[in-house]
Amino acid sequence: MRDALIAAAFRLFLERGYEETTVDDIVALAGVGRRSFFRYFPSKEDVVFPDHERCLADMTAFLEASTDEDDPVRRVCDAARLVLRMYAEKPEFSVQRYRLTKRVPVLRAYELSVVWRYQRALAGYLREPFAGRRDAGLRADVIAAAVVAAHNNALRAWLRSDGKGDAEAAVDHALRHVQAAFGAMPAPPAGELPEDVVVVVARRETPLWRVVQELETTLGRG
Amino acid sequence: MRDALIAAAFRLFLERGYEETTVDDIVALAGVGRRSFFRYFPSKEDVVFPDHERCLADMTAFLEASTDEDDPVRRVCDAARLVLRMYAEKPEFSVQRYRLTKRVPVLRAYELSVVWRYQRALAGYLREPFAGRRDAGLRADVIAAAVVAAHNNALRAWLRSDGKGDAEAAVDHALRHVQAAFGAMPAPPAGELPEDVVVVVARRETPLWRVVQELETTLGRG
DNA sequence: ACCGAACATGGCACTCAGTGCACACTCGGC
DNA sequence: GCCGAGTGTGCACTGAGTGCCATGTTCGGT
Repeated sequence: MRDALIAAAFRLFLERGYEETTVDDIVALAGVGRRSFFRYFPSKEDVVFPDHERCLADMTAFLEASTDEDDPVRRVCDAARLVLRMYAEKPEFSVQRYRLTKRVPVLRAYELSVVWRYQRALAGYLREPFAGRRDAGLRADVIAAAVVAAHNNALRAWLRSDGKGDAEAAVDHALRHVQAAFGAMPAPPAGELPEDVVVVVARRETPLWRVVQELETTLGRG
Repeated sequence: MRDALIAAAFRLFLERGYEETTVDDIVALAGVGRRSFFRYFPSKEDVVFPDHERCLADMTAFLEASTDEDDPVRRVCDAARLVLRMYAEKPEFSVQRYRLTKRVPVLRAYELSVVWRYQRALAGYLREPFAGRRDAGLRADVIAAAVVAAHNNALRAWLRSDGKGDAEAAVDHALRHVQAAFGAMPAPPAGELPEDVVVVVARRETPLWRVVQELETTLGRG
């Protein structure tokens, strides 16, 4: 019944547009009562995103089941990959939905609220391992936002290409940026150096790896 | 008239709740016709965010008026400060609205769509100076998301404290994180140093990969 | 086979947001 | 006085979403 409603809704949405399709049209095509529609979907928008609720539950379960020894940023990136997998499971459906949400403001707004819930879940998870560090909440929020933005950037590129490319690879590439920026950035041992600024001087011919090595030891990360 | 409607709406929203207030109630209290409400506000939600449209226009104008020599990340951070200033101009109003949006899902969704437009404006601006670099769109999206997240983190903290603290300082502090992660490093003064030496100056919080990246471009290997 | 409880479905009437349309008022310019 | 533009208002309508109650329908218990 749920699936019948989704199928009928998408046929009409793609055929004549979202705004131009009424709930009565959908239930007429599906051959069910109007009241039953709202029993399965709390609103007309929900029928467009039928599996996000489950995916969100999966993500929170995944985050809660994490072992403490993991790098939390990596963990959060893996959680984002979980969402991508849901999209990649049904490429044609995801592409159709993307075309729909791209041109219907109401659906974009709904998608934003869904994305926001993912982002909140990630930030809430990050807050815990960061607790005690300075600006824990801020770091958690920024990293969660960066992860979501990178994920969405890759996802949208994949959707724009009609689901032809390799979505997993694209998201991996995008998330590597975030991990490089935030992944392993322990605070420098306070007190060892008086300033919060480090100066590196090198000859131009110096191999890059030598410079990096010198930086790492200077910063106490070697 | 616009202001009268806003005042009447907020009185009722705070008194008996957003969902429990109908548009008819608002226009009755304001003493105007129901049709006039929708002439000034396209929807019931819009009356809660009366000045965001203007602020968004201000931001895009600010970004378009930027000189090319500036650090784009800094420019984007300044654009975010513009939004904060709008909130800080009317602290009591902002705090009331915050309390409202915090507990009304419809308003949260609307706020998200507004924030998303800010973020798109920032990302769209960043795409230009990044053009040509590798992953320009990705970097633009991630940085815009990080700036917005940092801004909102500080803004919300200020709103939670009933507008008592120093909002500008909080946002400055939050944005410094983002600038440290993504901002450009100060270029070494050319000409003052011998040709075969390169000098890099960085804050200690700067991620190592940013230092390396800057080195690579300076050394002409990027 | 029978009964009743729980549940899924459908129909109906209602509220309320939002829109299109037509009409009235009010000005400044002629 | 007239007129066109802009602005406010009343009215009727669509469509989403809800509460209530009347139907099946499918169970387990006897």
